[in-house]
Amino acid sequence: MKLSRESEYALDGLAYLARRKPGTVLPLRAIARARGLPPVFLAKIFRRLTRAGLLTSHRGGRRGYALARPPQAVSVKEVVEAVEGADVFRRCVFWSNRCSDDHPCLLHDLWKTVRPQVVEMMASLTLEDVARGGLEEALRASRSRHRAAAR
Amino acid sequence: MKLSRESEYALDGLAYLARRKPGTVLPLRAIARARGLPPVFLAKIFRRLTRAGLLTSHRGGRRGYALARPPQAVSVKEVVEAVEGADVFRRCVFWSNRCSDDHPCLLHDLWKTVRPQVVEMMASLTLEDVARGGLEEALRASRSRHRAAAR
DNA sequence: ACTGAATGGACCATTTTGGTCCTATCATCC
DNA sequence: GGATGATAGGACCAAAATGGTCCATTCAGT
Repeated sequence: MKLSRESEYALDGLAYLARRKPGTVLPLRAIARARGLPPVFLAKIFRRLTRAGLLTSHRGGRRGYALARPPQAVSVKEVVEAVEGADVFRRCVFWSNRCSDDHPCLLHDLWKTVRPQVVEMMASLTLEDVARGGLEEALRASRSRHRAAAR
Repeated sequence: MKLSRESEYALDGLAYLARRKPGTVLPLRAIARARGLPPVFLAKIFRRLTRAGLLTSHRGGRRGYALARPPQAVSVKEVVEAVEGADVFRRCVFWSNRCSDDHPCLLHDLWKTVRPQVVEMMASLTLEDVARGGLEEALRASRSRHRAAAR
């Protein structure tokens, strides 16, 4: 499940929107310029995010993209799945595309052990966490919640 | 830290040797043929393993490669490091080569959380486990050892 | 109608990867 | 001591994955 640069750009662009006032509509060029990302490429990615329901697009007059939901309500997992495809997590970390649950590699069982944790972490991290770089803190919080639930 | 096909071939070839009688010397061609691996490519990989001290090579009369140590004494971690370079684990799972501890990506903290577990698992898995496909069992054992140590 | 941006897909370029070739070097056996 | 069949090593090549552009179309508002 190695991620492509697309999901990084996606997170980057989305996080930029997340730092703006809620409901802000920004044309893609503005976002691309602000974050130093290749505009046409980012456009391609944003289309996918729109189709996935994470962004709303606006044409005509006040045009551009806006977050479809508040940043705290969007998980990193969703973003990654939207960009990389729903089966990202079934693909192995170690030998990505040629290894899946069906055609396991020599170390696949290892990945199957780690995977649930990765998925859970990504599910608990939100766009807001990414936007203000508070990943570590958020992960700590998520871990202690998890421990509490286990009791 | 996505692994290349080289480490898979490495594990595959080594595991094949591990299933033979201890100390067996086999010419590379034989191993490649038996496992259906591209001989010249495997040769390249085996050279690296030899330099890393995991294999012994024999020229002249009784030629070929043999395991330098008993299978139970070779960890998967060692093999992977020998093939991919010592810094494999510092490279991020998510955006491999462009992301390291020094140039962290947006999700790097997530990787830093998971990494120790992956490393520890690879360190606890041996060539013997891989040879007889007993990864799951070995991982279970390792986990309970770990829990015991934590108490 | 005109504008400026979103949409969509075909297409191209670069990098990474997997893999071969060729030459030299070796230790043994005849 | 030369023929043999393997390892050693690096230069090199090919294919695929990835990153990225182009272009033609659609759209909503001025």
